Amino acid sequence: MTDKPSRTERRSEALTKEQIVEAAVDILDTQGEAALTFRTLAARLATGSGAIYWHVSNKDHLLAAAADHVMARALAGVTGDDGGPQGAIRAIALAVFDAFDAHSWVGARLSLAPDQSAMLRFFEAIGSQLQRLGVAAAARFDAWSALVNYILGVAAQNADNARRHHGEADRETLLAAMAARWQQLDPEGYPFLREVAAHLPGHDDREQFLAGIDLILAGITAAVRE
Amino acid sequence: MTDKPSRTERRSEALTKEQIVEAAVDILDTQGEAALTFRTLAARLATGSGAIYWHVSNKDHLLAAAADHVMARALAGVTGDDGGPQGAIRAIALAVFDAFDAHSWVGARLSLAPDQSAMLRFFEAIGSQLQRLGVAAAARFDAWSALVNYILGVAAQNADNARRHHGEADRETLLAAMAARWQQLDPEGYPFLREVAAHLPGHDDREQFLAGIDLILAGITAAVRE
DNA sequence: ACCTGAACACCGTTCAAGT
DNA sequence: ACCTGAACACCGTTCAAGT
Repeated sequence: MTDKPSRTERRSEALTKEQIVEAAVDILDTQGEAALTFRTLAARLATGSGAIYWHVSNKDHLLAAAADHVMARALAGVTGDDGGPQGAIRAIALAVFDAFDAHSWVGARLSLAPDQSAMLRFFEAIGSQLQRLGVAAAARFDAWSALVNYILGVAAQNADNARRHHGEADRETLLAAMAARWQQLDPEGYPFLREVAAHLPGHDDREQFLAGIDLILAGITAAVRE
Repeated sequence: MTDKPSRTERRSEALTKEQIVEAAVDILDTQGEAALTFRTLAARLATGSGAIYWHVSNKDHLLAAAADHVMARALAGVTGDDGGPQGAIRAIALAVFDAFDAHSWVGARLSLAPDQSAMLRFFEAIGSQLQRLGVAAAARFDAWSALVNYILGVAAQNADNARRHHGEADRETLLAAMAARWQQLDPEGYPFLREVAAHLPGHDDREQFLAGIDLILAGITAAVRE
């Protein structure tokens, strides 16, 4: 503990799973999913590629642990509930959205049915706000499922989209090009898309994500009032 | 066209992109995503692995084309609209859910911003029902986005979940195990999950997906009535 | 207990050469 | 125009051997 790493480049402390996961998150964030290999990770940690297998059973588990790590950090940053249960749900939803957006590889790696502790805390956080909101016990399971699935599914979708088009001109240029294509569709077959195309440029994905949350909340509270 | 493939095992007709895509879909469905390689695909098509690159630029495009193929087939199977606009939206949503469930690799491969024709038809189908429903033009973009994103995101999530636990005992056993774990959580930290755990076994993912659709629709129509 | 790194059994993709 | 299949530059994972 007190000896400095003097003799060679060999670590004096044993490798830990946390060190491995943090290094993996950093590579994923800065260089993308394709750049994370056991060889680059081992080089970064100054060890052999096989050493990583002592702490992590395989690449899938490594990615799951990395995703849980990011999710935990995101939830830790959610501020106190000033806006009542609905405000709290919005704050949690946005924290997940922003975390998936900043770490575009996370969405594809979080399992819905995990023992990962961050996911359990997320599940509980949404559910407890529904209790505060006064949702009847019989309706709570479906309301909770809709919110949790919407948040994870749509945030993942959004991040995946950003990842796919990364480095392909900027967002506004892509939206403008998409709008132009939609406006050239057959007027018989695609009246709606031709109309909605005009709203594509300049829209805010984050606000639209939140608008969906609000629609679900409106559906939930409409039932509460009856 | 009329000559039978007589002389050798060499194809007499040229390979087409559609043949390649259909073979890929079949391998993905029956053997899983890991089994689809250019080598197995070439062997199945009695050609060399490089020949596929003449018709398809790379593996990502092949998977995108395969996903679009499945999506097109799913939408073609949606029955006429007897239940009004809300019934039509439910029917489309279920068709997507069932297609993703039956082809668990599809969800991860469908891009939200595609030129893929099936996706455009899906987008239009949802939007046109919102027009029929009388949603005001100003609210239509967000309502459409919430539905489309919920459907794609949650269906993909559900399929991914099934894929991940494929072959790991049956669904009910897994749900029972998950419920047992949730019931053993700390009562201080996880009151909601301890309560909701009881609903896990025996619940129907497809019905719960639909309940979420209904909550969004309730939110949309609540706004329409104002 | 923990680490090393060569070896194994694969991949996607390219490309000179064929028809 | 379309196909062949060897070759290239990688992977994840294993495991005998080390400390």
